[in-house]
Amino acid sequence: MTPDALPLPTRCAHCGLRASGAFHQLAASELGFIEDLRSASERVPAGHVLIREQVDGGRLYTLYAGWAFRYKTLSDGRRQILNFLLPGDFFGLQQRFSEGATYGVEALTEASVCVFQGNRLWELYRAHPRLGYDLTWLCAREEQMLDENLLTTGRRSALERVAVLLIHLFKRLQRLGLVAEDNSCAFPLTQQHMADALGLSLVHTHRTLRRLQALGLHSLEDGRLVLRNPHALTQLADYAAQPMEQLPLL
Amino acid sequence: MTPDALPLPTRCAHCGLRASGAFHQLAASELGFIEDLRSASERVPAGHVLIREQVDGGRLYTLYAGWAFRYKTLSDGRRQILNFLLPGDFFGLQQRFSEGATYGVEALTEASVCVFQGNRLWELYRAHPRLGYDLTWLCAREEQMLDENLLTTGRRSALERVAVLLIHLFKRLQRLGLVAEDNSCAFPLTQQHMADALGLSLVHTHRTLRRLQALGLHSLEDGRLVLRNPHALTQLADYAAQPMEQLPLL
DNA sequence: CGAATGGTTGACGTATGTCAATGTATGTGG
DNA sequence: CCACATACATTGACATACGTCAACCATTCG
Repeated sequence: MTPDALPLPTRCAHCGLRASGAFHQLAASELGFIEDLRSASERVPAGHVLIREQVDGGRLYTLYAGWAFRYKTLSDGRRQILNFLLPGDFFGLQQRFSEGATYGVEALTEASVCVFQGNRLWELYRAHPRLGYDLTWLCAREEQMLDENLLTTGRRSALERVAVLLIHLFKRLQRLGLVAEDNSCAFPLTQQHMADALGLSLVHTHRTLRRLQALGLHSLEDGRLVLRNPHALTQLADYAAQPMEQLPLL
Repeated sequence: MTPDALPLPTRCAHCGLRASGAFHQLAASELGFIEDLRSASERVPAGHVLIREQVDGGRLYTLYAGWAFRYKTLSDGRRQILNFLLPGDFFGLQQRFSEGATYGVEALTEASVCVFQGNRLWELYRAHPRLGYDLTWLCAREEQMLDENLLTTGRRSALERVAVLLIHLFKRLQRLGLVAEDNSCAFPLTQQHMADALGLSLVHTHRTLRRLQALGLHSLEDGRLVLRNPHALTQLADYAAQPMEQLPLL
């Protein structure tokens, strides 16, 4: 069941992600610093917990390949998925600024990550202000996504919520060049993941998904998502697309 | 109806906020840079819109006195308040990294702000890495708050939501030294603000508020909030308090 | 073969939303 | 000083979107 091998991190100068063209170019000295900052690269199976809530590893990560998600749980087990992580996404920063991780991170699919030494973060700002600037950018960007998710769970109907989720992930994959010619993309989320991300119950998520499908707006089978009518979907969700610019990458 | 005057920004070296002890100390050179970066200070009435959705002013702000909030709206008028801003909070950063503000900011009470030149942001990172580091910290901190709000709107019941809102604002005010001996603090939100922040309807927010009050957990009258039983409230909300450390301040 | 995982469906309960009216301050212009 | 408007809190009656419970099915895997 592994037709294509999971991409693994290489030396930063030959980084496969950077080669995709979706990210900013960096100077050689900056690349060198990043490579030196990187303490390891890891390959983890689906379901693996990279950051455990309450526990502070202090490590920083860039997701290199695969999918993951950030989440929080209440003491009785209710779970909220905060956002999904795609290749190039940076995480672990918040724990540097507080004691104990305030959220968990779990691999959604088999995934590979670059691991950085969190205790040298300050050195990064001093030695390479450009990278510090990029980090802030990434942080602000993630905050934008959270703003959108908050609007979604707080004010959108179930139908709108599901629509937003589909479009948003689709757009993000598109930016990474991971959408095929026929408007299809990989989609490894279970309905439980969607429910936890949208603040809905599993059953209602399922029904809403089928309702959307019946409207001919998308199809979702065999782990692949196809947007049959992106425009109508965007309209229904009242979704504001973000420009497709290059992003920073650590 | 203005018994006490609204504090106004002064020269950074004599900043009243910094004098409160709630924030990090900075070196003289850093203070000088900030003062130079500041293009103005403004005083605005309650209800004034500091950042309008979709419109990009490109300016950066620190709230100096009073309350404000960030929000997003859907095209049919539904509004979600993303988070509340208290003195010392920095905002406007996200618009530097995207075209057009993706959220609005409105003054909740009469307020005063420091305004900074957004186009010199990169210079800040180069000349004063420490300030860049602080900015990232502030950004990560706000993201933590959004994570919490997302958990709240996504997975907490109405009673829990209201409880979290009260505790959280109380704790933040406490950090700023704005809570009186008798566990009371200013509380200028209308029920509509609370509803929009919590993803509830106005009517249900009102009923939930009264239910909490009937349980003897708080009282709320004449613009002041009193926590009658902080412990029980925290328990009910399943709220994880953040440590009371000093924060960065730009 | 049985266990586990994820999807599907129906019946039913309820937390929350909607509508609409009333009350109470506070402000304002004549 | 009155007439009126506005903002916000309050309350009751009623509607519904969504949650819960409990099955059953399909696929995969050991």
